[in-house]
Amino acid sequence: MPLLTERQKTLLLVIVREYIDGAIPVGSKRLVERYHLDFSPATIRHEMAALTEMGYLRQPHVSAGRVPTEEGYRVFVGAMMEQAELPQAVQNTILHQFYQALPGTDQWMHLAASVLAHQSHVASMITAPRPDTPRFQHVELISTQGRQILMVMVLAGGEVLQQLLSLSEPVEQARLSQTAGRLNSLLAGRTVNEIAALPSRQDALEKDIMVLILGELRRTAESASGEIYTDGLTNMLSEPNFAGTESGRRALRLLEERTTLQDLIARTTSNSTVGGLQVLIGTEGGWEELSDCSMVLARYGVPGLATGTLGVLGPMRMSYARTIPTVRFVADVLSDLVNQRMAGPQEPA
Amino acid sequence: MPLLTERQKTLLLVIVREYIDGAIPVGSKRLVERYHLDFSPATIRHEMAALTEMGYLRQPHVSAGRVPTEEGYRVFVGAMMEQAELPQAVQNTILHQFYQALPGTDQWMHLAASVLAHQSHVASMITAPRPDTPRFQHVELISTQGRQILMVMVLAGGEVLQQLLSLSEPVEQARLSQTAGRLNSLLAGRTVNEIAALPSRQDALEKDIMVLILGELRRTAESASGEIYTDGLTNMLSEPNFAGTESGRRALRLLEERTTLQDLIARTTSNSTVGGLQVLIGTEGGWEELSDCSMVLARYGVPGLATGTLGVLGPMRMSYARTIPTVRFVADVLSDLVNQRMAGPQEPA
DNA sequence: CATGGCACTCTCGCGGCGGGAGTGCCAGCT
DNA sequence: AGCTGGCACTCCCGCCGCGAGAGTGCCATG
Repeated sequence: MPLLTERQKTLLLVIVREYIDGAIPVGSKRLVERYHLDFSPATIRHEMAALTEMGYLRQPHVSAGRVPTEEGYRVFVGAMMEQAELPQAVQNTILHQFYQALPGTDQWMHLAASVLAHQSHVASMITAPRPDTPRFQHVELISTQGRQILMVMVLAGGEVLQQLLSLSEPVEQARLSQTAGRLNSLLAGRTVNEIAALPSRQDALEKDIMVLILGELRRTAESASGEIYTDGLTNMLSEPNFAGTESGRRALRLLEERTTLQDLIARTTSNSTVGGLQVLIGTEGGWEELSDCSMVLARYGVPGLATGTLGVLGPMRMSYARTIPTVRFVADVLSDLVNQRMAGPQEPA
Repeated sequence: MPLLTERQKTLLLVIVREYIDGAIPVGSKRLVERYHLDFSPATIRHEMAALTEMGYLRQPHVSAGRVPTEEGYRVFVGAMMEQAELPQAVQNTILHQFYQALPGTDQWMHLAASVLAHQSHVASMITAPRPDTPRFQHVELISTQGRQILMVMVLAGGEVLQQLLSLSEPVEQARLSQTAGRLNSLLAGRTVNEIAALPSRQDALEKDIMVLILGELRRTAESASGEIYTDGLTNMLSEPNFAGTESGRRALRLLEERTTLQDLIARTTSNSTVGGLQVLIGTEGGWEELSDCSMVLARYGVPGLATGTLGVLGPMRMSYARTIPTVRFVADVLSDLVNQRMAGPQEPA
């Protein structure tokens, strides 16, 4: 990657900024006018030619203004990462919203998705916090009707799973409760592997339930995330390049399709740590449909305890100056939440 | 509403049909060609003029073809309602999908939404079945960390609610389980009002939990539906009239916003019975944003036991011949499900 | 009462045309 | 050297006008 002079770099940043809020190719003359730069248009043109040569800019047609390439955006984002603090007022607004929300993971996730979407004007997504390796905490068996019973399982961290099963013959609630009680004392706090290693149970009912529990735990362990909360999908449509086009529709479709979204999050999850922000520009994420999009992702939570992923997805031309600090801030807020909720006996404010 | 001659009626139906799959104003000449009618274009024109006069058709400009008005669609839909059976092959495909799905309300709802969206090429929505008046069935209290405890409540019918609460001082799991046990035997099968009428509990913890239970039950009773499952939202974008326009975006936004969607379903819920199909055309549903849309809705389930709402939302120009029987069929399938699941000890096939 | 003919209207696609914005290059100035 | 102003050139884009096509309403006729 070629070196940039100081001037070229500032120029590049200005060009990207201008393109982001104008959505039209930026030309030399307009640029000096709007940013009263110290150089003449001719000089700018020289530098622009150089930047184009180096692959940071691109012209849609000869004799049109310049548009940033993915590389160009990357430099811009690199610069954003260092500065970009969310205004205090906005921070307060966000904190206030969280403060007066109901407790409960589900509500918090919805709220976080909503905040991200509204603050950054793009589509947002977030997964609930969960431990790296799921641990059994509690199971409950409830007879619903006939031979059908509802199993409700709680994992350490508070995730609740439910599963329905039908037995070969009716069992009364008292026996179900007993069984659940025995399993609870036997399995509490154990991981999948630990449970799998236990000797098989004598009692047929207990055995059946344990198989089911193991199955659910395995499924949970395999999928990188549980439910994915999203919001602001329609924000994608405000991007002029997306409004009527097929590419915009396909990107939206991807967001609606949870399975692919899970893949996407699983990929980025692997090589990222809590606290670090990850910006995937264009095809960097590996998805054909998102060639005109970017993602800003972060992991949050407490490593070793429970972590989740959150982020936004928007047009490559999104306002990184807005999204990056927002994602970072919301990640911090949620990390605090996980900390309070799960790490110790501290009382939330 | 003016009377239609037999000929006018068949003509109107053909015109609507033609417009639905062509999306362009339909003219007299084209019409006779494509449907080899027994009348000449001139005759058609006469009738068209009459139908326009009566308010069933409309011309975008003088000297353009005709487009159905809301009234026109209504007549068309009225005719659809009677015939319109889903082909056996499609029925089998759908049944097959349900047959090999995992049990569990959540999965079934997702599947139903997916089936509706794919079969009818529009956006679908569905609410889980629930009793008219919620009944408590079971509660479980699980200590998570410090003073925080997780309350998991199961309602008759299998709906699972969770709520977090923090106590003023730590309580050990054994006591929580005891408390839950007492409440279970006390409250099992009771409705909100019955519970509210019970004498206040002595024990402080029990009292707190009961307040929480009552609160949750009330919230459930008030909201006409729990979570709303949707699918195929992006199908809306394939409608040419919606693709790039603001109106399409607003309609999508409405679908994304669950609160308004709940309102919408609540309204239609009130005056509709299981088995009956309801088609809301244009502004009939009372939503400004949906002035170019129609909804096909149905209630399913077993009245008095548990019911839910499902339906599709698409452009007014949607294929009713496809959506109406699909909605009806899926509603029937789900009614059967509710029946099997909750009504008695019959064994599913 | 249906039909064929006819004059009329209006949309839509297409080609041509200019203005505007932008570029690259070059000669000259500091 | 490096920046700057000037200049010729290119290309997009919006506008206009035109003609074809499709459709209509009306009327006279079978």
